[in-house]
Amino acid sequence: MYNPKEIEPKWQKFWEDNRSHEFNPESKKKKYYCLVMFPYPSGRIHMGHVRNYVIGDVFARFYRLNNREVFHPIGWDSFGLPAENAAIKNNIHPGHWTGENIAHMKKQLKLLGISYDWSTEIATSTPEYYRWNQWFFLKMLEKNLVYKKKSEVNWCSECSTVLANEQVAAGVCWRCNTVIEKKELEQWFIKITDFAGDLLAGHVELTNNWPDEVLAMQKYWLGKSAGVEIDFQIEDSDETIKIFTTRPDTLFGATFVVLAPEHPLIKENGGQRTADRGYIETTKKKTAQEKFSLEKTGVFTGLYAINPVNNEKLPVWISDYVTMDYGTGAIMCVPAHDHRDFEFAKKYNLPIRVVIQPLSPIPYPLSPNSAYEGEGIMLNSGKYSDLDNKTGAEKITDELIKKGIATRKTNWRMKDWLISRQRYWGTPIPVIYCEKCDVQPVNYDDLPVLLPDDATITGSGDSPLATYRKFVETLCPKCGGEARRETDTMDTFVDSSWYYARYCDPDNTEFPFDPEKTDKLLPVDQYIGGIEHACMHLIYARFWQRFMREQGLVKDAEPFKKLLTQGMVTLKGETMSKSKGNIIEPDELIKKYGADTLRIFILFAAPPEKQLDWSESGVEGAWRFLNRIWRIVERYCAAKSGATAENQSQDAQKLLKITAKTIKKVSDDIEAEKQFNTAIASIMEFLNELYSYDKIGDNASHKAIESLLILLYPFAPHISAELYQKFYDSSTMMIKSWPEINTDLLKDESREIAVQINGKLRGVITVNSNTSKDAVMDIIKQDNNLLKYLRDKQIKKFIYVEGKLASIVTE
RNA sequence: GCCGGGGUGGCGGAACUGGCAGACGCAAGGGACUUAAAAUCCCUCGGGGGGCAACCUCCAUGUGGGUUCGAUUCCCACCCUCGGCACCA
Repeated sequence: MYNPKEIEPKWQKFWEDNRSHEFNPESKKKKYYCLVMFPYPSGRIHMGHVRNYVIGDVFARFYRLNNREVFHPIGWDSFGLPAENAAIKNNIHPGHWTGENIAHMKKQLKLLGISYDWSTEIATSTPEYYRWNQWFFLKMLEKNLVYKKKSEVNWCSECSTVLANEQVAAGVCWRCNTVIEKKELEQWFIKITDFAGDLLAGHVELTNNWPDEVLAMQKYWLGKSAGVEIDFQIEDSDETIKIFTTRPDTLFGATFVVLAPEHPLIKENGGQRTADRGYIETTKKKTAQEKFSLEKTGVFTGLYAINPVNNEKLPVWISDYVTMDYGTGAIMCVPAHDHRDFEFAKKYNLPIRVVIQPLSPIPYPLSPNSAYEGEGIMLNSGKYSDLDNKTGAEKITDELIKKGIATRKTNWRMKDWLISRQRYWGTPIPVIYCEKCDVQPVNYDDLPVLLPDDATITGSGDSPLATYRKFVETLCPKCGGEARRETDTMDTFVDSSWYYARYCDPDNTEFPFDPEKTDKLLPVDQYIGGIEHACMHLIYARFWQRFMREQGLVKDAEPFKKLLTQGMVTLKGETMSKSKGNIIEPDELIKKYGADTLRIFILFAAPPEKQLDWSESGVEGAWRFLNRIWRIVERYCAAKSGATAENQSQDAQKLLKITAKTIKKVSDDIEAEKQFNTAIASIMEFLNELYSYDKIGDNASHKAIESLLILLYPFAPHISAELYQKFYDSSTMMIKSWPEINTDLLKDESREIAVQINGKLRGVITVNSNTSKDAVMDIIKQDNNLLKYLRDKQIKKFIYVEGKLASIVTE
């Protein structure tokens, strides 16, 4: 009887006692670093985690059997807001809450039988870890990659902290969906924009190894945009407005100019001019969400700008559809060829002038009812008329540059990473403010700046640390005078930006890690995690890796060679989350069926990248499958002593062939296709073959069952290990390597050929694989069933695809 | 609106490079074993029509066209759906 309750704890203990899954740095084998995105210790493991970690474990166990030294670490992304909120609510320390959660989740993880190397476990909320966040911060400060700036930032009142640009989606907080407010605050930023071009360039290396979807999202996020900055003179003034455009070819179609409400020209002149203070005031109050859902509004300033190509007077407007934080905060508006300008021009009755003629349809109306944004031939453009717009754009740009009023410019959509957080449960930012010496970095020797255990956390207002005098009051590292500490903490995405490197050397007290160790382990060969991190964690980590490379700490630019983004596990279409209270935990299923059944079930239900809506129908099938495996092995063990060694019979040959084919299919599915559902399906087919094999116990079935158990091992390791032991009547762990494929057996000497006549399938014939085209025709002609379609007909065409199909076309 | 992924039986999903659509599993129905149940084993299972029957035949991969001896797969147009982005000039 298959009893997972007995065998699963047995093998989990065996692996732990024997340290079976610890990475051996002395090994001569090629390394394989398999990494899953480490969990936030929210309290419970849910099915999304299970899917993620089981996928990782398939790779880890597969490559271990394929002669690779596998590194498969795990840890905890343990700083963050939920711990702090729980702490406030229950009046306990966030560290306490986090610690309990880790303990519980660890227990749950272990029940799944994932082959982690627990010897390198890390938790980011420990000083041993976060001191290196501080260390990196100081290194970046030295390189001017970290700076403090007063600017308008995203504020979430619910989380009571600022957020990075990446953490605001559609104007609401990524975590709690609260509408984001704008606040003017002085905050710390990391200059990731310095690396924008390099991050985009890295896509070449990642293509085919990362999902296209993720690369597309990142590309959009980076948002490269090459254009021109052009100076427009203000009429009757020495002042100029610098505008940014990607379409200099449409300059002759410009009919007005729009400035962002925060544009400096407005700030300076706003008092006297028509520039409506009221308008600026009301736009300031709009939330990000209101801004993008509302109709465009604007106000005329009374100013005119001179179009440098034709000296036309263009009215200057203010509107909040132009933002100060992109380009120059000023645009030239060509309503005929930009849908936003078009909308604005229609509303305020501004002229629309067509200057690009599409190639089709011709003719294009001179007062169109929508903007044409495509390519075409220029018109109404002075001496540039009749040029194609690309050539025209070049010529106009060159001429303006020659005049000294334009420069080529590449803008990026991505902004610098705002890392300050007004919260407690995070890494303290290691700087000190001194009245005399201004901002001073903490000395490296004084790291870590410890997060005090006994600060009061209220969750309202400013940074909790600010009210804690023992923390705030300190001495200036430069002059020794009285000074105060920075009380903001770091975004927790800092923690996860380099953890994959810390795993390689988790106990290092001198450096974040020893490059000698990371050189042997990095880059990560296979990374597995949710797609929701496409534009946050996966960009930050790629940036961090580049910084570490500049510091000489790592060799490669890209941290994650291959990425698999597993689909979400949802419940009735909704993501599982603690706040929604719709979390399905694995515990009950494990209790009832065992971890192996759960593993098979979750892998078999859908291909890994696809969203999986949770339903338990099908668990029984996985359970039946493992029971059938159990019984066939028992049947084999009972029969083997009496069986003949002969394996020349047709049935035996057939079984050996199927064995070879299944090994190939499962290997390809894991390695190349990453399709575990079909891998399991082919193991099921293989098992069905074994059930219909009537000489169980002979040599062929010996080979088949041995292979079956190893093929099953990455998916359902406990039962495989147990049965393998029974199979060899041994007392030790026996599965050591993946089965070899006998390639001779993959070749078929006879093939089934589909016969199509006039495009319809009319029959199937069996031929030898080396049968010639003519011989195939002869066979068809001898087949009465097929002949009836050919009688009295002229054969016009005959196509033979070797080993697959014959197609006949008649008159 | 823009970018990306999808649309195949009652359900989850298969299908190499354009070559027998529906693998594998779930659910369902029928049968065997059993005093009975569970478990197990066997059979049927996209739809319509025909035949006593082994079978024959037509339709079918979101819709409409096209290319081809042959299209779930390629091309064009459209519909629906999921995910990402939020006026990026």
